[in-house]
Amino acid sequence: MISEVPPRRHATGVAVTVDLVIFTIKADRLQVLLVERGKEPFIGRPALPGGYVRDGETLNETALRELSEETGLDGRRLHLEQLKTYGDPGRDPRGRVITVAYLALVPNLSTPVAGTDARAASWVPVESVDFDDLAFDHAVILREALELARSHLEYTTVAAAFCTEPFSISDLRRVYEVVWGFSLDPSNFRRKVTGAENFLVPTGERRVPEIGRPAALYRRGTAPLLFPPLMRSATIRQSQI
Amino acid sequence: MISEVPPRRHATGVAVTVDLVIFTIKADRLQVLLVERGKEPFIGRPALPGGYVRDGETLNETALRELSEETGLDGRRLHLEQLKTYGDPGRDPRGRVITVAYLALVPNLSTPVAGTDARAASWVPVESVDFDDLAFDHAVILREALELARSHLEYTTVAAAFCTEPFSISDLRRVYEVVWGFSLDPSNFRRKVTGAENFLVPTGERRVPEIGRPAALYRRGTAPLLFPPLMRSATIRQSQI
DNA sequence: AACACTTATGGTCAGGATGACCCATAGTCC
DNA sequence: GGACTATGGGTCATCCTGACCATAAGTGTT
Repeated sequence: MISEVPPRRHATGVAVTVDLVIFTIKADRLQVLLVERGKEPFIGRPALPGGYVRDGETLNETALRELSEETGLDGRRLHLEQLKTYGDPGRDPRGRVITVAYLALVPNLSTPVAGTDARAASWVPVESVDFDDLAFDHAVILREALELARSHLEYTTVAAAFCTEPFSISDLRRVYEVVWGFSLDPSNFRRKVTGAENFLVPTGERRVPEIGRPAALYRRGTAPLLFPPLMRSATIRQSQI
Repeated sequence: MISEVPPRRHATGVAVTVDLVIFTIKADRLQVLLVERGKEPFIGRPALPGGYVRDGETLNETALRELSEETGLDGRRLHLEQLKTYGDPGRDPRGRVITVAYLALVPNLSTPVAGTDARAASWVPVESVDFDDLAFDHAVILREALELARSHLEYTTVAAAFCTEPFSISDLRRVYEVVWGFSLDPSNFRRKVTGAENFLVPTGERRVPEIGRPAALYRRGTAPLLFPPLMRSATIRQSQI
């Protein structure tokens, strides 16, 4: 519903951008894709990748386009989800810029950052990110994205979005351990995820590792939700907030 | 991060609005505040209340201002939360209008709709809403707001936002029953919510009803999250999606 | 006063889910 | 073969849940 407020009271010259928090897991660590800003403001500072919404483009299309430009991934094998919109006046010194933040979870890419974009982009372990150095309000966005990702692992099957198919149950468990930051009992974890309907589809294949017993391999099932959920315990929740 | 895309490729003349999905519980039914549009497009059709973001205003401030204009409520005793942003081109025939949707849960107001706004606003039971008649893409927004509200009851303590303090456990249970659309076992519900830490604070008072045993009264506690969650069963979840 | 009626509150009990274990299995490496 | 390592399967006590039953504390009726 559009109100009858006089036009001059509206925010004028509003620009709308989409920023992306792209998480992946590399070297058993949760990493986020950061770019180095090539111009003012915040020149030289790390920032989340993003860009303006173009004419005729949905917000999702903008996000997918940016993601493709930065990582070379198409939208088929990844999880992309709107996080939140940030629009405080003053969050961008150039004027009123409202940004729709998206959260993307992508599997470990063989190509480091196969972007067509010329800007310097790199994966940074989340624990190594200097939040105070991030441009704009991206520290806030990244923190909220991290908490959303952590809680989504509890209730949904998105953890599998981090894995390249086919994957073993241990691969999946490592996703949880890396994102949550503590270890899970392998046996109980197996019981849980194999018991959930349509979470995992066994392929029948096995993967022989360098050491240890070969692991059965799975693909992602069709279930978007994990029920019952796989929850962090109450005490651990406390410590993470 | 702002890209180096030439300015003319940006969406031009973008307007940003905030739309509100305001839920309350009246007459044991979940109701949503709808306004009747006073001008084109969609003149005369029901729509969610909302308005343009003004200069110097945060998105939250816009939402609180609109909420106050429509209901007369101040922001202190209500739950206000960003839902999602909708920005498909063509969702508004006048041009590119991106709207940030908010979800508000308010207690039953004594004044019907004490808004300062002149537009016709009224509470409509959600089950009576003709979704196909709603202006813009408000049917989509309302549906997603409803699902968010339902799931938030599971994991958080927001249900108490529907109650005027002090309230009884049955008042709170009725919130769950009305929002979820099925009845809960009174005894099990009591065990659950009284067992949760800092959800309910007993006042020591009792309320003598017209019929039945007097009920102990409570106020909202400080806990934002409900742990362990109070979940809809798997079968009921299915039927609601 | 006794009783019916309604809602609030409290308790039981079986089944399911969970966390903490243990142990066998199936590979590699020495 | 034996050490090592990770997978996979199992047990068991405990907690949580859902389905019930029972009692409490009011009002209104007989």
